[in-house]
Amino acid sequence: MQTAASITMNSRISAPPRARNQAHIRPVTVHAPDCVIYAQGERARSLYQIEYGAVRIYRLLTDGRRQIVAFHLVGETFGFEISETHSFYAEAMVNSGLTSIERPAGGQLNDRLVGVALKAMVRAQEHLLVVGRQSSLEKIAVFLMDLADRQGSTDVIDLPMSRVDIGDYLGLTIETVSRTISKLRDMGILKLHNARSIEILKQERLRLMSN
Amino acid sequence: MQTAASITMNSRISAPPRARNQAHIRPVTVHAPDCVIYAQGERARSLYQIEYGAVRIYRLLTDGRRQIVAFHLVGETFGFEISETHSFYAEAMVNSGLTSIERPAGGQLNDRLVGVALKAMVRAQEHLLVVGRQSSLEKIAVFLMDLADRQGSTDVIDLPMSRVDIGDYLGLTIETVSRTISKLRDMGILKLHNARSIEILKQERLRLMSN
DNA sequence: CGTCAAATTGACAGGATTCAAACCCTGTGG
DNA sequence: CCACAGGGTTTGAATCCTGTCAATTTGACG
Repeated sequence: MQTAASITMNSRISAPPRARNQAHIRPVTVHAPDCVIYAQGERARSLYQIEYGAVRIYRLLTDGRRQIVAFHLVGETFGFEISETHSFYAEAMVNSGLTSIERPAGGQLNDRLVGVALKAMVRAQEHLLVVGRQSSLEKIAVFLMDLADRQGSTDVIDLPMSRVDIGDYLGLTIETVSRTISKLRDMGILKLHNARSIEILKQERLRLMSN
Repeated sequence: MQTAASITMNSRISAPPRARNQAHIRPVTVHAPDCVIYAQGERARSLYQIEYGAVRIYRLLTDGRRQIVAFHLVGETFGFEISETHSFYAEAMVNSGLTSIERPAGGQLNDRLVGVALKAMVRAQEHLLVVGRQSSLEKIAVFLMDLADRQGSTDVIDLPMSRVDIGDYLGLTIETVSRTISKLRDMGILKLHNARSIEILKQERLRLMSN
């Protein structure tokens, strides 16, 4: 979260277009870390595809707490809303380049939109299962396995989010997040290069913990 | 959950049609308690509207746990799926009468469907926030306030679900559910007529706890 | 009245949060 | 090049809460 001033400064800076595997070229907007991409209540204009970087989707509660409902990584699309307005905030977590896909006018849902919506719903459901019960160990294990899968199964995971973000995503405090990761390290399952780069040494054992 | 034998026995017994406020008459199917309405993986044929009774929507996890993702009450519509098949189970919790609304052929979504989907998504999001953090007191408070609102703000709530159901919905054990309700009673906020009928004595204090 | 399932209550242990302190990393300025 | 400051992270100790196991109570029904 950021002040209006810095939002204006960081938000929607146009950048040189970048070629994609699609034939045509699309404009890329650059977002600095913690920069708001869209806010709760804003009109939902389009979908966003992440060219590089990472994004968090969250809601603010009346008491000031924050529930992160999703992280989105390179290549993923987010911003789908059935209603006309966004019910979440979207913020860049690191420097991120986004291309936007215009939302078709009217209530029409094309295949692309339905696909994105479906994926988002399935993710949300999985997330509910993780957050609902499970110990901190299971939560962190699921979280890391999911991230590894989505980053392309290299054993080194690069975390674009802070411990606070992870806590707000899994329903844990930052201390518990940190302690749990340390425990996995002590068990010989993880190796920490630094706080934002984790190597999975025993993928099988981690998978067992995440069920 | 129930055995196949009893499912067959209880399921989809046709009953005399019942007039609704709509001009035309629709057939009502009656479902006994714990009777499966549809199962995970089944083809999604139609939506269901509850004429009387109450329904739970849940998923089964590999380790045997059950996550209830929604309760539906009289007058509500459920069964929406973006995909072709159901990703959840639906079961009646008490004797329930349902009318079904045929799903339009093809991928077309009419206003009715979009409305139901929207409501379901918003509910799921709220649910995530509740399950994510919050103490057992907050969870139970939110749960009861929500139920009171949906039953039409009478101060007496009628619970169609068991303590096990509530636990599986909020991510708590039945003991904690029971203890928490007892604590609210001891605080003078609730009065228990019996396990399935709760009176809210101090609505404001309950609302404060649920934020 | 007896039986059975559901719900309540109690005791206890384990795990998560809270509050606090120490540590690490990175960028800045001398 | 090094010292230093600041934020983010890790670790420690105490407390509180929830889950577990067990016993008891309640309510529905034959």
